[in-house]
Amino acid sequence: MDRETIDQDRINGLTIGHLARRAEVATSTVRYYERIRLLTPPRRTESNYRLYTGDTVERLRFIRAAQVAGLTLADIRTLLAYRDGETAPCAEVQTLLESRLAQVEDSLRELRHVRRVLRSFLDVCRHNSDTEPCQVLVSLEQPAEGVPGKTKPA
Amino acid sequence: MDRETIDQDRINGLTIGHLARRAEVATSTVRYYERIRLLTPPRRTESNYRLYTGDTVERLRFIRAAQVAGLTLADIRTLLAYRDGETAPCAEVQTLLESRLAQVEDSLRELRHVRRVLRSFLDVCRHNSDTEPCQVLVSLEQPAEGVPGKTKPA
DNA sequence: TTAGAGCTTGAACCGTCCTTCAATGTCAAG
DNA sequence: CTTGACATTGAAGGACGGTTCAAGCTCTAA
Repeated sequence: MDRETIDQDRINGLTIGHLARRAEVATSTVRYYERIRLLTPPRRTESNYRLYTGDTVERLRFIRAAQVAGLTLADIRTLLAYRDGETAPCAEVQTLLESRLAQVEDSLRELRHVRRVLRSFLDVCRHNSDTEPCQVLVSLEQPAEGVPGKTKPA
Repeated sequence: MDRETIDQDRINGLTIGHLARRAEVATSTVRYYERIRLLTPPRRTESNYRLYTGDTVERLRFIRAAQVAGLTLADIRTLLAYRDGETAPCAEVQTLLESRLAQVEDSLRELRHVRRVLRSFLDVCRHNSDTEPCQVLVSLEQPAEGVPGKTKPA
């Protein structure tokens, strides 16, 4: 722990910059989260600076962890509300996670398809002599043939 | 009598609506593509209606096919420029496709990670008794422990 | 002739997650 | 005291790929 950290710990108050560094987010992000009610407005110094406690660092880490899990900020707001409240309705949390998981699986399917298409184009490209016109551009003109699944994904 | 207009419509001219139906896109999309220079402004009827040829149907199919391949409209503009020009630099096309493929593979990795995280949360959820607080919310508070890979993906 | 479908335009809006800007105030160090 | 980093605010911008709206003209069929 460096001196700055110790000092700030003692007073148990973090300015937005210190909070941001500890939680590894931008200060603008912190203000943004406050605006969209992911963070409650903190107390202020006499000079109107926001003053945070270590709890907010936790909260920001929570947010980040949830984002890594593919949850939207709206989802996260819901989870935070559960966390803040007395009740922690596991069933609801589970439902939320399951619906996100389904979305993630959809995205995976879609991306695998895209990868397949790209690879087939690249195959075309690699068999292309330098003299003839690029066959990828040609095959892009002919819907469906030689290209797996041309229909628009969800 | 506007026999001529009818002929144009049938033979070598498509109004935006007909074009859109043939290419299976919205008319608003066609105008949008014109705005962002994916389509060149078509000729007009005397009454200022856009009049397209079948080529534009092809062009729109090209765009759609390329989108399915995961290319952005900016990429596609590049490809279309190649297609329009005399030169069809296969090497450049290949480079573009390869860089997109790399991105797609990154996204796949990221999503697989997200899926893993979500699944582990769901496991926690399923082993959660109804009486104790939802452990997912607890595990989200503790960065890294019990959750595979907490670090932010690229 | 008249209804209704289709066309025109520019501008604003959507969703997601922020970042940037301008104008101004505060704090710590030299 | 001055300098420079850091803080404040509201508003606007950005990326991405469009959609929607309002207000008004044109075309087709009955």
